[in-house]
Amino acid sequence: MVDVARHAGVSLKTVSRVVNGEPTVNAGLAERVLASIGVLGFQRNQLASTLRAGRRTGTVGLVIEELANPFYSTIASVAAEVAAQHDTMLITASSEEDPDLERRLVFDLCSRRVDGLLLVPASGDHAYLRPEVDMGVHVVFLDRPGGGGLEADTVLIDNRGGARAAVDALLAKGHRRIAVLLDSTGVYTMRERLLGAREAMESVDAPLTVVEGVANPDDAARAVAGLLDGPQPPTAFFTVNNRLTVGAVGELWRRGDDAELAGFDDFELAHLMPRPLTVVAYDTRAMAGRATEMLFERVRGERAAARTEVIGTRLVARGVRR
Amino acid sequence: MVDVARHAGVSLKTVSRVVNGEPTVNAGLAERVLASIGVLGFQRNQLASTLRAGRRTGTVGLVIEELANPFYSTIASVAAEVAAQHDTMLITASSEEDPDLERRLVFDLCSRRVDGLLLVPASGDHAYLRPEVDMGVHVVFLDRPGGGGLEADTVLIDNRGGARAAVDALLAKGHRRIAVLLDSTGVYTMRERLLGAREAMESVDAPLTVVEGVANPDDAARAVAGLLDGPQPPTAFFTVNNRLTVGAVGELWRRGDDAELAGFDDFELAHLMPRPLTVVAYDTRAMAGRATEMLFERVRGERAAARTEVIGTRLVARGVRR
DNA sequence: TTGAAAGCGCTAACAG
DNA sequence: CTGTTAGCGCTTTCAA
Repeated sequence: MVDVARHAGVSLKTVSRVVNGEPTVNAGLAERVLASIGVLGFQRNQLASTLRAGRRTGTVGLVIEELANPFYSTIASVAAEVAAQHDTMLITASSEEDPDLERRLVFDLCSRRVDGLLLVPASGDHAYLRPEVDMGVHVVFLDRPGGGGLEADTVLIDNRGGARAAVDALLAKGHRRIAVLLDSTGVYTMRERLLGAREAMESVDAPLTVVEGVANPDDAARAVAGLLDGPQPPTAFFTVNNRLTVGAVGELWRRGDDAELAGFDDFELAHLMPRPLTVVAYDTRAMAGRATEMLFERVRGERAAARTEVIGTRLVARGVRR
Repeated sequence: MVDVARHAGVSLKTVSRVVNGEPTVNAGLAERVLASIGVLGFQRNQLASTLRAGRRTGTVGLVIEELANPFYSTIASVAAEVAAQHDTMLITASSEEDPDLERRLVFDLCSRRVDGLLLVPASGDHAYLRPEVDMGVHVVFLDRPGGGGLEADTVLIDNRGGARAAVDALLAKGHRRIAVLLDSTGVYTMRERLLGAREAMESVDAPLTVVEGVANPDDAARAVAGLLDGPQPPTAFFTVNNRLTVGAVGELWRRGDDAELAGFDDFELAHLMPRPLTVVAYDTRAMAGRATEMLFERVRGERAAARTEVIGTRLVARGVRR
């Protein structure tokens, strides 16, 4: 800016005014400044401007499990889109489900002075965020509630209700031997979905076969195979996420078994799966959109008590029928 | 830092040394400083530190078409992962295929003083980047070459070779009435793929039916239907990206038509598609990984002439067989 | 409307 | 090993 000022024969401050589009600048001077900027190839350093002004950096951080996962990339996409509407850019970071890494990423983002943080919690305790929040960083939790007594806006999926509805639908079709496949109950969403399935079964007083530790599609295929080859095979399956659903579809299709299948999460090519299934669908974009909007409301100064919003689910028939 | 210094009874510079882990600090003093930092909840402002030191900001920008697309989210995921290995964070921005928006995003990222830029070009002319490059911002092009005479490292897919191989495979099976479905030839990758298909057909001196303007799966389904219902229906189709492939699969399956199908791009559930197909697969992660590594080589000072690397493709049989 | 001076939070250079 | 001073690039006083 000093160079531009010298080149244009004005003061530093005038250059600053022009660059920031302040109206109180003589048109002639402004033109000279603009010309000098063009000649010298000056570009304003936005980092420096936020320093002195103590104002927003125009960045928000998003901490998710893993960007390659379509669920999270949808969230990131919406967050970036909404952020762009507020003239801010999105820094994404993957926590890989590691609470310690999450913490480090959050600190790093804060040291870069993000205006806000969108967090899909990997850890159960967010007390460590207290100082940052007190320093003015706004936080919104997404998909899972934050823990550790930190009050913050939160947007969740109706995991329990969705799972209950799915299993209710299986029950309504007369199934009584139902098996649920899940990874671990260590994750909030999975715990809720299992609870929902349990609630449905309890309402008809039927037992639920629960297979834990099913971590990926192959595991799911093996679990389905094991159950079908065992005594009293289930007549219906409920898978708690789309990766397990895909594994179950593959195995059921391979065997030509017509057990009923319902799964949490819709997925892109569900309609082309080689057998019928039912999925619990929800609007990921709406969830991410609301969360990001809430974040910017806070950034703009909203002071209301922490709010929690829940996004509903619906059952959808998928797979090809012949 | 001033507050911490006062609280610990040391100078500002000593606090700076402790915070930056410089070894030349008395252990006792360092401890006192650390204690004060804990008490006051001090957190270093990384933005301010890069200002004075004039050094790297530890951020790189990624400009892609649209983060929600699995292809791009894979790229973003790898870029973020590699960046993390270099202690830097990734800012992602979507250009929505708009050259003007791309330009604005690039300028914005530069004004945030990113150390480097990973670009999937939306525009054909990147001469506007010249001043930024001269100012020290490193640029690597990804998936598509940059235009406008800007020499920069580039990583591409072997689009032409992959398409030629796919169509060659159709020809080898005896097909001579082959139709190719594509969106527009305005995009480099699509142009190359069409060229590859043409090359294959020319080698046997057979004509190629080309349907342009097929923008989405539904378009692809309609195009397939139209061709099959027309005179001299094709016995094989080549779709130039996975969205069109999916549309074609759906329509062929719906009709029970056993025309041969080959498509560019593998996709996640291709193995569960309800009919056989062949896809041109390639390693997106490798492409993004190499591009990001090249970027950091530049950031670290590599000065060699601009390099172009091409990632190979392979044909893979997909879909369920019965 | 314009400009001079101070200062944002930090680090480099140089003393001590 | 520790501290002082200047200054990164910009914006905010406040005076002209």
